[in-house]
Amino acid sequence: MVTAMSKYTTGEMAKLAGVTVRTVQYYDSRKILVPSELSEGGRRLYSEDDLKRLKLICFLRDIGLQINSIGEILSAPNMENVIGLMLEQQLSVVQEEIVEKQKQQSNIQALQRELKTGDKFSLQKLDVIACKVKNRKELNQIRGKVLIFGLIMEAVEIATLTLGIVKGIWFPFFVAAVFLLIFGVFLAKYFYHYVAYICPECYQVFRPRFSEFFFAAHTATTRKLTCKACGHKGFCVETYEEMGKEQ
Amino acid sequence: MVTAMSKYTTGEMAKLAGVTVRTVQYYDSRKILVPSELSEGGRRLYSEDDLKRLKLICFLRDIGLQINSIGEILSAPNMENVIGLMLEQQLSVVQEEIVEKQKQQSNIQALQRELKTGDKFSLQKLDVIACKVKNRKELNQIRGKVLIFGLIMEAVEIATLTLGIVKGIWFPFFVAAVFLLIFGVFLAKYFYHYVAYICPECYQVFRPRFSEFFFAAHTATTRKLTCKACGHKGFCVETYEEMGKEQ
DNA sequence: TTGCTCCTCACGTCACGTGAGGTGGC
DNA sequence: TTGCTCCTCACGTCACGTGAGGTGGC
Repeated sequence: MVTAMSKYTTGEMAKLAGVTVRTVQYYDSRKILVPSELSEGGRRLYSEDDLKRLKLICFLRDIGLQINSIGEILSAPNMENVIGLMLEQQLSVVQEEIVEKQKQQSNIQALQRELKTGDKFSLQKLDVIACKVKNRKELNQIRGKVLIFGLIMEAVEIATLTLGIVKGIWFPFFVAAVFLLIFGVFLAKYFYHYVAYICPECYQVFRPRFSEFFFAAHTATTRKLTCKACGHKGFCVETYEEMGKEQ
Repeated sequence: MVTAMSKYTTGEMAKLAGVTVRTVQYYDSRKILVPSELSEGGRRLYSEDDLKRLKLICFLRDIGLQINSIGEILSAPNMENVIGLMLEQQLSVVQEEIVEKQKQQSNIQALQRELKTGDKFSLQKLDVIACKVKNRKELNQIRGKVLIFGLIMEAVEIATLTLGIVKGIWFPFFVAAVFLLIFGVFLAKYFYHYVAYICPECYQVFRPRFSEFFFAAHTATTRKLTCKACGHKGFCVETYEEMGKEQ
């Protein structure tokens, strides 16, 4: 238990803390782990306390703190506040990093899915896919909003229709029908404002006329349109692109 | 739609892609975005395609790829394999980073909790806490194992006891009792092998004699022991420390 | 004496940021 | 002419890694 005044060399310290010799030397140069003694030959000699300090430094480093911060913590007189603040700050930094990494992850996975579907491959296609993946979130948001309003319209229509059938009161249904038709056009205009389409032939991004857009056959993610660049008519992939921010 | 042969300057490119001028220049020096033209004065002039390329570079950068990898992707002839492999690799890199960051997060939070409980603060205490936090996982694993075996023992005891009460067959109960007593000691020995205790007075980490450990009063995380360093008797905090790996 | 460890420069990493000092283009 | 932008060095960042060339300690 009572370890005598045995001194550790740089290599021993490194091994015991699971770091490299260079790291131990570096912490000396950064003044956060100065050896408590030097041999006549100029070699670093560390005490038991130094080893503890090194392990503490490694722990603080492993939670992501910078050398400067670690130095402040180790030398601060009123430590409670210092370390408290630093941990709070570091926590939010790490949490932001987690969110960022998760975004990266989902972007990579989306890109992988997109790459699997296509057959022929080119830089142009990669470009388009990247654009699609990047704007996926915004597009889904807009789609979500439109869907909600669409469902509300459905509900109103069903309710007034039911009223007509059950009670024979048809007046609300016709008023609603007219109202919803107008509202539907507005909703489509809103959606139109935020989307553009990618031609499956030439990969050009284009925006159809509103009338073509409004009456075109469509699926959840595509719409049957005529490409403005190559003239090809077919199902074009929907993508997010706010009007007036084309670049 | 048909943008004429308008050329972008470095600053325009930067603004349109949301990066700094320096970044655009840097991508030129790294040969991944060489301007398609130079003015007589030696200024970089970029085309529409160059802008697309820059945006693609930014996207690939944002999913965490390095400049070298981006360069390979942009110049590789058989791109499908190259990009596929890179994405796969990058995905696992990112996922590892997420796990690492999550560990950091939970370590910071555990450290925050520990710091709140104590009153007096010192480097020594921080050291001990750090050690505790670091070994929390291992300690919980050991505790979990011991708990499971403990529950099995409980179940056997209850079953044989029930058998005794209901059917009057007491033989299994006594056999089990003897067996479980022996097994219990082994279990305690196993647990003893992996834990040490921290004195609340002097923060020394010590290991009591097995007999004291075995019969001592204890809670989920502490045990009433006599400190080997300062002689203080009280509830000491349990920590993970495999026997023979004290350093 | 022979390995092994340790020492100090000093440069490399990575994706830029930040001046310095000079110029192009409206 | 005056701002504004752009140019090229060249050094700084961050926590070390990686030799080079020399030495201490068993």
